[in-house]
Amino acid sequence: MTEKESATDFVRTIITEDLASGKHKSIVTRFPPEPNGYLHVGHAKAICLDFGVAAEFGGRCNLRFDDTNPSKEEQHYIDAIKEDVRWLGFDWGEHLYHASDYFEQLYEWACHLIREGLAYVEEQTAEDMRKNRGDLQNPGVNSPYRDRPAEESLDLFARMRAGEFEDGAKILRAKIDMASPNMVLRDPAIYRIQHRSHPRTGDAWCIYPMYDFAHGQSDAIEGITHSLCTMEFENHRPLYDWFVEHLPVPAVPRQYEFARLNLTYTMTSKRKLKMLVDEGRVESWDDPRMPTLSGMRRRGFTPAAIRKFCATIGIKRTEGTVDISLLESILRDDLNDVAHRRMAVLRPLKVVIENWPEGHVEMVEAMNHPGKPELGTREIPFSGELWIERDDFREEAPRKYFRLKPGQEVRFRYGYYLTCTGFDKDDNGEITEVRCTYDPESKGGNTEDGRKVKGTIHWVSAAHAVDSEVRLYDHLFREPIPGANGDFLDDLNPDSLEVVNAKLEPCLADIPAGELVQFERSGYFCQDRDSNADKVVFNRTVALRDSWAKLEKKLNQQAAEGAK
RNA sequence: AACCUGGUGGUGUAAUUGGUAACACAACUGGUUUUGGUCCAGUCAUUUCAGGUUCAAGUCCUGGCCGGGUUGCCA
Repeated sequence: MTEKESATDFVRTIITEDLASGKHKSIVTRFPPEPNGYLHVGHAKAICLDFGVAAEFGGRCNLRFDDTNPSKEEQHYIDAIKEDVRWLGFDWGEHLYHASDYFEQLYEWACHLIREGLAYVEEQTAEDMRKNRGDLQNPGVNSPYRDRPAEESLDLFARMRAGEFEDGAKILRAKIDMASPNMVLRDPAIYRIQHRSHPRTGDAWCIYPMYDFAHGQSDAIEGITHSLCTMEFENHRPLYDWFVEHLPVPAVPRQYEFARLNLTYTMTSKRKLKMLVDEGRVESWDDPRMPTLSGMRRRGFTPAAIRKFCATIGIKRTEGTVDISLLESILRDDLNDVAHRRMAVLRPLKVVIENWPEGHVEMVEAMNHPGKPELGTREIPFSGELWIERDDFREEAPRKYFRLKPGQEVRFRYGYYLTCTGFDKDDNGEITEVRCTYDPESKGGNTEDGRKVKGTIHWVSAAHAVDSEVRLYDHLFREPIPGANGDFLDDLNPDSLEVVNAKLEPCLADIPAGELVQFERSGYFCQDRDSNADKVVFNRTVALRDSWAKLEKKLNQQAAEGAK
């Protein structure tokens, strides 16, 4: 972690004050994922906050799995979450915990509440409970079981634990206030029966505590000072405090809420991301189009870029939507610094040099990073038959088109100046080959007469090219706010993945795993794990800015308007 | 309609706690360039509205307007 973070958001302000007033000598936070899915960018915001403030203030951050619902949680999610947090750059040291570590204590505390007359075993059906809860305008109605003797509830609760009852037959409720304007306080359920084995406790339990009954108490057990969560738990804070107040817990943690992250063209709902995976809309949780940390990792994001992004968007209590271009910009910025430059032709078109000596191959020297000569150079073969991008040749070119067109001279980067002399088409009118002549005096990409050649394009020698499958990704959704006008699935971008057969310069054949490169004039890429002995596969992490595309669009618009 | 909460450019954050509204992204202009990349320069808000306090208000007070959350045996 090299980014310095001198933010002064409300969380850091509170912590500073608590430290200054002596309320706390040191701070302890926690990141509490439920292992029912994979972590995504939204979680990255929370992770950077939880671990970030702990580090900044010399405190500690625990990783605690909120595993209170065995019907949704699985061990492989636990493993993936740990890997993702580590990859993002954070370390919980010895402090790995699970809410399930506290099941026995939680059970004891539930009994305590019953004994104190603050909880009771409910026997109404879920439906009746819902009916009697009232609504936002009307108070609820007390349960007929609300005032049963503590002894009776205690006995029933013990038999719930012993497995005497079916799922849903009975439930333990806190006795608070059925008329509270805060629905969360209308005698909330705190223990339910679930005959299901748990990833960690196996079949030891058939009753499980609800989130509300587990979270604050877990915080207290671990000595958490600042329990940071998202705004949807704001209404739960009074309940969080109620348990802490009425139970003999060892500490008094406080909950603070911040707004979750919304990103344009992105879905940050674990439930909906799971749906995409389950329905096969994407390949997997780590599909490079997914906003999951594993997907972003596979896509080629650097942890540093994600951390920088999280620091930039800050922490607030107001809901907002961050423009995805901010993330992309920070990513490019990070990659621009470190990525070595390479040449790769994504949509190949053959160029034949008519005056090139038959069979001749020449090595040319190319810089690994134009801005950083210290990163060295490499040699690339240049020959009489080359691949260039189809988009770098136009039979009829618009104004300001600096690339190859009949009669125009163009620089082949690090190679020679070539002038287009002609081209061939097939029966469908598609260009099949471009013919050029080269200037032998222009080796390396310049001439002694210093004449101006505006256009520079990249290329790969046909005889030496490495074939590769390259996956070009676009936003997973085509709408800025997926689902804003109905079903979010309708907003999926049908063109979020384009696969092309590309031609790569030779050294890309055995690029070290995990290395990130820039394909010049195109974007940043990394090798995908699908690569094998006979196939090299690359993922496009993010495209370069393309001001020509913008210009051309504008020119086209002007032309269209002029035609009217 | 009840309760809780919030409101600074197109977007996300700042503003020495009452003292020149700053930074980044996006957009638009230019310049440099062997990547139409990078880099550099410039343009783009009288802080939701109306009052009030004050020499001075984004910041304090009153009222309005608008937004988000809440009626799982999910977290």
